[in-house]
Amino acid sequence: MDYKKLADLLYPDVDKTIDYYLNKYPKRNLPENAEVMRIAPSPTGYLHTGHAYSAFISRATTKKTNGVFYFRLEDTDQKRLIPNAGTIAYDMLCYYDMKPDEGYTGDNRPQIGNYGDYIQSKRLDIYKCFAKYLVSIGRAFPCFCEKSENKEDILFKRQEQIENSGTIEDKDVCRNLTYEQIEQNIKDKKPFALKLLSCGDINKTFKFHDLIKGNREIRENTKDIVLVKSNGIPPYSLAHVVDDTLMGTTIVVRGEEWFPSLSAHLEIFNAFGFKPPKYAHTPVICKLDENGNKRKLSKRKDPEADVRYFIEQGYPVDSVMEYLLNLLNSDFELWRKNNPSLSYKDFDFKIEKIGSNNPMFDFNKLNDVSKNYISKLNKDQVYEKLTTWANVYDKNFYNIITKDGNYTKSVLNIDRENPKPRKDIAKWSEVKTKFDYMFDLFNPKSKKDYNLEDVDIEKFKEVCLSYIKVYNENDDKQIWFNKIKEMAQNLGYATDNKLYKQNPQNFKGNVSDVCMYIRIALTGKKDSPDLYSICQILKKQDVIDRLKKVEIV
RNA sequence: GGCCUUAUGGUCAAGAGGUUAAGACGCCGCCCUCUCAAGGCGGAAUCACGAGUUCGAUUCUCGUUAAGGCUACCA
Repeated sequence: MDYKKLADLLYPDVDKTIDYYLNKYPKRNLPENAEVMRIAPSPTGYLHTGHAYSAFISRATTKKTNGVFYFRLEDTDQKRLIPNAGTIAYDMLCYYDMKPDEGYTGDNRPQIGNYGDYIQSKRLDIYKCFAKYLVSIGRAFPCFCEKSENKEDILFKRQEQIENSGTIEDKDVCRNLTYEQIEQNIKDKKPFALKLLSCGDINKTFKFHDLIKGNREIRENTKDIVLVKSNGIPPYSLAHVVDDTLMGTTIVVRGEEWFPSLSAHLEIFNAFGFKPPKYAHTPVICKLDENGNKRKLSKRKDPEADVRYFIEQGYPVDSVMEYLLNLLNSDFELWRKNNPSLSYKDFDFKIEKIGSNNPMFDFNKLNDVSKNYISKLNKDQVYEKLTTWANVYDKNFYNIITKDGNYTKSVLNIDRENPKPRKDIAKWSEVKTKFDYMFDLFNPKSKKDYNLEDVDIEKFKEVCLSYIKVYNENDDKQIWFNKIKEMAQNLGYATDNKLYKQNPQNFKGNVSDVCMYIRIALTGKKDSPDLYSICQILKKQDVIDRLKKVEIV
């Protein structure tokens, strides 16, 4: 077969050679060990937590090596496009402090860099040229078979084939078409998909080094995979090879689910005579499903699969990134312990330290990481971050807390800015329910507005009403507590924990019960931060009013 | 069905041919204490199973099992 003639038959309007493009995008001028990496999501949904996970690897590695981190939009699946998804993905990346140096920046926004276009659907001429080249060297052929319309059909046919023959035939029937047959099909205007003419031997293997998985032995590819779909758009395989070559990618970070198709991709690189990039196949973040099985985080079922979920919930950026870093490099935890005040960005991230099994998403751990992070912030930082969040996600609360910023800060500063700060906030959405009583959100109308479970109502009222008489907002903490003890004693409560424990029947209760009654009157809850601080922040009249109000129960 | 990958407590995991098998989250208990949170101290809980190699295997090899992935003109 005259492959050059075939190439011209299939792609008569391609006038450029691959050398034209190879020369158009010369090698980048970068330091010797600099890595060029990319995030290349397809705009078929919103940015996945797994994307953030792998983006982190690329962002950290390129920063460390003074390389380039770029964004390429892989919009070759026209059927599944979701409007605006690319823009949101880019914005999310920036939000999480992983702004790319180069590439796509959103729909209708200018692209950055000299290796574009960074949107695959705008590179169709380039792909066509490379496809033509493969035909011209006899490594690709047209397939005129009718394509299966949906996944169910494909699965059904495959099942049928397995049952009939026991194997799936890799070599495509159309690879045996003669030039004349092809010519006739073209004349008949039959659409075709271009397929790789695989030269692999199923019994041969080759050695391969993956940055995460280490040394592997891989079977040669034998599949005549599709290089260009019948609509003229290449699927991932060809686009990956062409783009990452032209854009100078040195390390490809992608999920482990790509590992089985690696040998096919390498065969394409090989057919072109291109040097493939290094690969890092990452584990996939999973969760436990209803049946107790591990499964991939799913966009449809799991809210935490969408990075926007964490924003809506009010998890700080640093919390989420630190959590992901925990999954990525297990020695991060020790580093964090030894460097409590540094940013996670100062950690020396290493690709080789990534574990090779699929981690489960653990909210407990995320919350812990986040509580630690928030506990180290000062009141101004907390205020700033909280109000920024509330401004978008809880406008009503925003209006309340910004009415008097200093007041809000004093609330947020209870047990903060000290060596052993409170760690009770994991996300901003919790502040409202935890501190409602400090923000006019606690207005008891009846008994049920207080948490009075297992509480003796008579004692409760007695304590609160007597406390009105002794409360003085000018008392310091010691005097304040002494007065409570004194009152407790007068009312028949114990003021010594040990004495009380020895003979509880001799007392109405302990001084802790007295404090609990006051706490319930002021906050409605049995649990709260330091009562004295709360009294200090509430105005005197407010304290008195709340104590008086217990009459309603 | 075929192929690929993985297997250390509930979760994240360190680890090495000989260890009392780190650490973190979570859980439980105690201390502190006006409650909670924090802090301090302590506890329960792990090498998937079966062979082989070896003086010795959780670690190496081979099987088995389980889970995940791929097997699309999706990425």
